[in-house]
Amino acid sequence: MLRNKKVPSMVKDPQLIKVRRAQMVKGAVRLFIDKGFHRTTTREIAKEAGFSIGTLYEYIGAKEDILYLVCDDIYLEVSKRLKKQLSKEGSALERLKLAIHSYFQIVDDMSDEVLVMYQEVKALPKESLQYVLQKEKEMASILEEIIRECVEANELNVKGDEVNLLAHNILVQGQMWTFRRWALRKQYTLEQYIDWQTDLLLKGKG
Amino acid sequence: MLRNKKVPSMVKDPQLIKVRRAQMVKGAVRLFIDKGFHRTTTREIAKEAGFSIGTLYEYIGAKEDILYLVCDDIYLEVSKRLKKQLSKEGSALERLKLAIHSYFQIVDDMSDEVLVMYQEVKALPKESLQYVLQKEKEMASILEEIIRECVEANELNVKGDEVNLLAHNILVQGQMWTFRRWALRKQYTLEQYIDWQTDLLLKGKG
Amino acid sequence: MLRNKKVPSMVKDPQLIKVRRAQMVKGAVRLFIDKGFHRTTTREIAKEAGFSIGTLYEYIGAKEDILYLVCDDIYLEVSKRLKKQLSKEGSALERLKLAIHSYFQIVDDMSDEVLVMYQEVKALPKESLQYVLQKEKEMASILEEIIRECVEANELNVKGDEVNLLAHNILVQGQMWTFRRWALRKQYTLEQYIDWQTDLLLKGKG
Amino acid sequence: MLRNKKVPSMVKDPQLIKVRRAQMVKGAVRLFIDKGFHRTTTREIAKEAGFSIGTLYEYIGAKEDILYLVCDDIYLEVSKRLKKQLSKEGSALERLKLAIHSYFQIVDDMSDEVLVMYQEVKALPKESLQYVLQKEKEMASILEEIIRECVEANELNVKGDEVNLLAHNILVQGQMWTFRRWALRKQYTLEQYIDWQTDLLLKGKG
DNA sequence: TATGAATGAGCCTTCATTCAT
DNA sequence: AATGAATGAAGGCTCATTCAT
Repeated sequence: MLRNKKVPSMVKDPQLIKVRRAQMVKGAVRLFIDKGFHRTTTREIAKEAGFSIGTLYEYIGAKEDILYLVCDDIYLEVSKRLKKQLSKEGSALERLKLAIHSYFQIVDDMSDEVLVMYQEVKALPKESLQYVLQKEKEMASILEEIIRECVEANELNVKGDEVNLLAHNILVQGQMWTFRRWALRKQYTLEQYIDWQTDLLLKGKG
Repeated sequence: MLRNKKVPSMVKDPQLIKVRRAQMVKGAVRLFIDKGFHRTTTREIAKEAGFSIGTLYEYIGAKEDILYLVCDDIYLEVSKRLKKQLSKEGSALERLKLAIHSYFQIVDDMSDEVLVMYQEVKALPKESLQYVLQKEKEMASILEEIIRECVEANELNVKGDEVNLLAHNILVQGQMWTFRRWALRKQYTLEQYIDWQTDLLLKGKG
Repeated sequence: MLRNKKVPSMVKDPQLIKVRRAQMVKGAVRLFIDKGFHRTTTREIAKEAGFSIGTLYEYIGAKEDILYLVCDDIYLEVSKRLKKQLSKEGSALERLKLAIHSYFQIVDDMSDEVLVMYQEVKALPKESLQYVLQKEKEMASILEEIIRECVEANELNVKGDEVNLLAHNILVQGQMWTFRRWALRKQYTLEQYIDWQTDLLLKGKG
Repeated sequence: MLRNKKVPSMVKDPQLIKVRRAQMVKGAVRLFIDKGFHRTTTREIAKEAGFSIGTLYEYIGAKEDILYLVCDDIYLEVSKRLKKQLSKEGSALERLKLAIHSYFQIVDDMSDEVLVMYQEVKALPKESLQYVLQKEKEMASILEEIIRECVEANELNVKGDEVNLLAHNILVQGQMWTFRRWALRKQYTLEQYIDWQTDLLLKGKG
């Protein structure tokens, strides 16, 4: 399985690297939300992170590494939160509904971050892009597994090769809540949106 | 209703403006597909379009205008094609299914263009963005109307305020076919994808 | 035979390229004499040449190209001058002596330029270096030919494979006048230096 | 007479200074040979020397000091070796020939070092340059003295003020073997080169 | 109208040097 | 004495935009 991409650093202390990169990512996300990756300068990121441009480059090899770090971080956060919310109890279908609900809530909560990620990934160099897509596949797998459990428990009627598709639909509809917010938030609350999409996704499949 | 944004030009002859901008957009799309908006230079666009950088700036005010023109053009093309395909005959539900089918096919056919547009709109200056979002709303309206006809004909069971949501879902799932092609095209043909999504969108709503 | 390296330019008019590059080289030589290649910035060169940094990069691809242009120019000037001075009359030996005399005088006259060239060539990228060494070989050939004529005329006693070595010695002793000027100019006039070296080079070979 | 330049150090123990600087010089020479002074970073030198960048700056005041130390070291090595080879026996002329032979052999053996030195001295700050030129003068003196002995012994016919010039010629022709190696080594062995140059230098002067 | 040379602000990145530990 | 993280001035280069022809 594809592991994380190794971002080069001149600094040896791994703990320090972790701390500084966290500062960096935090600052970068704020800026990327505002102006996008390309319009944000490395100096701005350094300043926002609270250190000098020289220090910034002690912890990365190139500007694109920051974008990778940001994407990586957001995925990590999303899946960490999602895994924490996943229930071990209840019927498979109940667990799937909960997963959807949790995922949509997380996406709503991290709206800016998720939006940034989906808008900027394409700026990643090819190799990094692979790593990030891998994360997306892992997210899908989490849902696929629960869906498969529903199928096995006869709670959902989805053909084998469509499990994957359903998982993607869930993910996309979650993201849709962020990148269509200009249209959706005016008319629906998150809860309404969740209910409706859940219905749509699962009703016909009972 | 929001009309088109006025892109400044030093040239008077409207016919000439049209011709030159068409060349420009054609060249720009090819380049944006390849390298994205930010990595494409105005010089490259001029060259690809077949004229000089000086001439380019006779027909636009700034680089961003090109992006606007490109987005505008793609929307125009998509809706032109879609409208051409819309049927006046058959039941409302049949017409909706056809609309979905047509839309998905158009999106598949214009895959690169659609992808570019969704990835780059955010680079538009706020004002232009409004104009482009307006186009998206118009696209939605087309679908909404047909959906409403289905509801009126009792062929579909969707509550009033959910019509809009359903329309957005259709649009997003069409786009999904482009920006998730790395995952989807490996497993499904376009027809399979259309069938499945149509089912999902409409089955539970019968 | 190795032709000149092609230095890239965004400008089309070849005449203009010639003019601008001449300005560039002139300014660069002055600066390189003063501070060497590495300590001279592209901005300084542009300023000295009388145009902006942007314009500078319309006529070259990278800073190293300027160094190449400078070396190329100096060689061209030296060999142009030398060829102009070469006599067609007199005995072969007289013509060789004249050639030596001319070469030393040219080197003295272009002292700064020659010094810069020999101190900075090593900063050239490998490929460019080949082109410049080629020029040096051409300089040597000019002398070799005259030496060979001396041998054929029985005016000089040099074995076949040593013709080349003698030519190199002449070149190096000419350059020595520049890079050892801190020691030589204090004690000898150019004429004295020429006489003595000529004697040394040719006396034992009569 | 000009003594050695004082390179500043924060460390007191002179023995330790000696050791560290030796490590430093050794590493630096290797790197300078490869990439030249300007393209070599202080960090690289520290690493190659086996200690940290902080430690490096405990033993020098600035990067240029390293270059000075390197040049100084190379001169020291060359003259140490040369002095060791000088004979006290035989005729003056024999001793001169031996000196030339030895010098050329040393230069051949330390080819890289000598080349680096002559290519980089100009990067030294003015003051340091003086110290290094002084070393070159001392090298010349060694030869001058032997030449003078030849003259006194009537084994060589050189006018008083030309002794110095002859010494310089010897030195330059030795160096020529390094900085023209691209041309010379293809055609001559070191021994051939020595024989030929010795002949040239001394034949006409017998 | 069309051209393309000129401009310079601004970007990413490097690296000599410092200093707290 | 030794370390190495932090600094920021400075460098090479790009590219959107202008304007004289």
